[in-house]
Amino acid sequence: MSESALATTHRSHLCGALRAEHAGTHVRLGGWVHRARDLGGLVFVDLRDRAGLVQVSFDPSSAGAMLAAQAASLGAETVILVEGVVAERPAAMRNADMATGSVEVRATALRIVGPAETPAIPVARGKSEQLAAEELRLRHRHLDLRRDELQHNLVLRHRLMQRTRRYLSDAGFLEIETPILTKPTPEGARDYLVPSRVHPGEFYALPQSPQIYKQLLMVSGFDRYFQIARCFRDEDLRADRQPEFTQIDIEASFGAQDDITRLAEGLVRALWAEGNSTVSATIPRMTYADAMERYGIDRPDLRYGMELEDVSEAFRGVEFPFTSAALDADGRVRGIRVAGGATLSRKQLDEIDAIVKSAGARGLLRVKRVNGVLQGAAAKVLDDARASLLRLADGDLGLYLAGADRVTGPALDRVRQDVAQRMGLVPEHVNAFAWITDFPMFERDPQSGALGAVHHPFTAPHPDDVELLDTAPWMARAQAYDLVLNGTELGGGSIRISDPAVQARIFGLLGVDAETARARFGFLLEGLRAGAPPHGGIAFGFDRITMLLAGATSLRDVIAFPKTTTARALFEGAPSPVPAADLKDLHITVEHA
RNA sequence: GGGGCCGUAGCUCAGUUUGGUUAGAGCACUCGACUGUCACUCGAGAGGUCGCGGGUUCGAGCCCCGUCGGCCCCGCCA
Repeated sequence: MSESALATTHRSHLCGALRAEHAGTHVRLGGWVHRARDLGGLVFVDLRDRAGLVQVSFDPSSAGAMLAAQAASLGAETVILVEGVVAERPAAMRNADMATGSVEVRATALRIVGPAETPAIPVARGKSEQLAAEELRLRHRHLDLRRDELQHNLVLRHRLMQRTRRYLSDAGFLEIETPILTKPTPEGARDYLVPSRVHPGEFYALPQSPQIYKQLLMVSGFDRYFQIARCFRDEDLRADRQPEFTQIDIEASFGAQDDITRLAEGLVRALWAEGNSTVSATIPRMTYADAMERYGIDRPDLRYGMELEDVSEAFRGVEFPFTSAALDADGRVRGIRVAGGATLSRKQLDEIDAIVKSAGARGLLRVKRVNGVLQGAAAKVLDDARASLLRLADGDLGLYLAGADRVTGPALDRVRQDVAQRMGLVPEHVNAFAWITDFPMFERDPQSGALGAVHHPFTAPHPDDVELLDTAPWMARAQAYDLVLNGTELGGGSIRISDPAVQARIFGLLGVDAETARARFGFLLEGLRAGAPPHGGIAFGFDRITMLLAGATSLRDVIAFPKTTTARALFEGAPSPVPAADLKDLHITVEHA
């Protein structure tokens, strides 16, 4: 953006954009008083706008005593208009910590246009001062957003959004909006519901994703679609989960998995370039089965090794309470080998144990080799031959869990991540991307045994596994894929079912009878029957990508007006009760607990 | 639905272990001094429903019960 394009009636330049080259220029600035320093004659004001800070000096001998006195009385966060001349500072008075530190503006005029109360939370913060409590930052969001960090995050968000549009548009994708008022789908997450005034007792739902709409756009021949789509899920929140969030939603026709992943990779490269970060030349692929076996989870952190090892054979046939029951029940004993881990203290191991228990597994079996001698509860029951199966070198620590993979895998993933942190194995500035492919079609409910869709019910089965749908559907793989970075899922997608007969069969396996399928997804089925091209797509979590590239630790820091962990908006005060008359119009009565 | 941490001045915190005089500090704020600061400096002042309610006690910021709010995690998030 050119300098002059930002010039307006009230200003000629941006504060934070002034440099030595502007010396001698007469400027008019508008901004917020960041800090003022009154030296008892000479007054300095750090003036802030979107571009940053610049020092404005008020010298009574040149600007007049009145003007200096007025400047001295300015409160923080007051909005002022300043006229003056940019002057290069003498060498001794430069401030290397400021982008504008080689110049200052010598004021000739000052107008207070936006008087401000003393801010409820500080915007200008001392170098060692803590941030205000997050509750207050959310309540006074307009002030918090003035801070440099959040300004940068939202600027980055904007750039990533525009880069997404440019990349996809250049690749022939059409940006098409889909409805916000949609049909409730009792599948998956809880919907946010919106009552209909004109249809008593009926409700819209806010979309959890534009999934069905984008498939219908393929049916309609739009070929390549994208949308930076707002999605809504009424589930409990986390630091990386908000009730309304934004995803980059993509769908394309006449392509296979490789076409989608190639396009998605291109987008990711563009976004990471925009965020001044890097993507390796190729993104490795790993099957779901491989990921689960080697890392216990479908989003492995590949920045370091320490893969899971199956040591069941060391314990098979040994009477040992920790492992016997699990092995008898067709479970396994798996764990990680921590090179040099024998130095971890009892306290540290107890902390790791607490992580394991919070992940739903029983405690860890700890074995270490010190001076050639195996130590730990298992040492007594393992002879040399068995002990050698653990492959522990001197100074190594083995951490093991016994039980069903479903439980031990995710727990060992947590252990692996925690230990990697403790042992300093996580390299900085490394982006370990990976595609995880060949997800299973279904997962079985551990209690009822009923099948549920792993991705969603429109996901196409792997061509090699279609037969399995009749014989052992829980073994069937899907044409589904996730993109993972450093243990975080960035996005996922699939090739969709384009044959209505296959779709009907999948609904059958999921226990959705024909009538229910028609009631819930009739408009999709009707679309498929009208002639659907082979199609598939992917969706990326845009907030999460922005968070990662911004180096933020919470989604709240890359969203202008986020919700709290109880889905409240503290700034505007939503949700809130509504007048009885409004409820009556909506045919709603509220039960009070 | 469950677990953990937190709540004291406008903001950040100390004080809670072991209940006891008038609850402190830094920043911000108000007033005063200061002409090259840039987290300006110096002096003075004002500022408190110790989240809220109840209980125990001669006495509660501190102990007990409940409740509200925020954060983190499990469940949940096709």
